Amino acid sequence: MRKPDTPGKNNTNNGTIVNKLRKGLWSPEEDDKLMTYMMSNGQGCWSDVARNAGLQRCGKSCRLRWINYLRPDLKRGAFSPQEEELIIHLHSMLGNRWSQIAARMPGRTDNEIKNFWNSTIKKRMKSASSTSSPNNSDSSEPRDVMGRGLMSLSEHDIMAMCMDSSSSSSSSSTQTMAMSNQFQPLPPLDKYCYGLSGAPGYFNVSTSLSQVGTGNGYYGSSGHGFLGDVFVPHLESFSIEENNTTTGITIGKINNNINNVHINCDINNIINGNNNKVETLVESVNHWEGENLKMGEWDLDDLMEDVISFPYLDFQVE
DNA sequence: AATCCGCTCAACCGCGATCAT
DNA sequence: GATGATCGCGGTTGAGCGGAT
Repeated sequence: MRKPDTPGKNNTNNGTIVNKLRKGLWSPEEDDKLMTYMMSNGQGCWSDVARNAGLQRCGKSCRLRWINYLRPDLKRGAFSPQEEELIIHLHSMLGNRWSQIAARMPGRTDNEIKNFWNSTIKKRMKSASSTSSPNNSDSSEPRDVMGRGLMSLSEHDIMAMCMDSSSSSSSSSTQTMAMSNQFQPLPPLDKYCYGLSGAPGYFNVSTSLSQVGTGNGYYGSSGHGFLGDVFVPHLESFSIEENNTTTGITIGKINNNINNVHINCDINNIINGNNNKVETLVESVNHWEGENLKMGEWDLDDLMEDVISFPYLDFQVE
């Protein structure tokens, strides 16, 4: 938190009066001005909002204040255990893309989630990793996090949570509609195989974000006896590599934000022919490469759309 | 009661993306 | 295509609070 500047104070600079913009904490009066303006005029150009609302703030500051504090659809208060697990789940898929995570948690802001992650969850993970695997180093990259947090939540739980938070955070029908448009339910957990290590039919689809310049971008070696990972550093390529225990598939660079789509399969199951899902998955990926994969044109939404086109990934993504 | 220390969280900063001119 | 304005995002900072000493 920062000390608020003196409200409405005009500073002088070499004799000329400078209408200095305020920084720091917002006063109740400023909140009131911004709230009143937003409710009657709605969102426009933020620098105009700042000016027209009579605020000596930059538009950026107004935007932040509105988004993180004044928005009427915000859900205040502590995160529930369900929300916490949802955050972990989403972070495992999206990495530090807080805005993407927040978009799937109606009533919560990216700042709020980010703070919660950095203060609470990160700390918890750290203490957990110190008592268990040394492989849990902190990372902004998505991974099969923790392989544990979500085990207590069923697919139904997650879906219900999403719907609950969506509806409870809105007081008007208009808002409810807006939120439901914004929010899309999560993919069923079993399709992501969280915590299903060793279960028949295990496979793992993960997206690797923000790995520019991080060496080979490798993460998530499981060491659980069913697979390692094979990883192609920068994709613009497609490959399937196998060794005794592993099949790893990496579909190259999607765009600046998404470098790799990486799919791990239990090669033993494939070899034994007892995992049709994985085989189909691999076929689907091959199909991608031939027909759908247009390098440099994907973004996350496109990627998610393509991921859900997998026969066994039956969910909707915004 | 005073001080220290760790934690939380509101807000700022810097950067990249996007859009208008 | 170049430039500038604006927006949105993620990382970081630091005030304030509460618990420990």
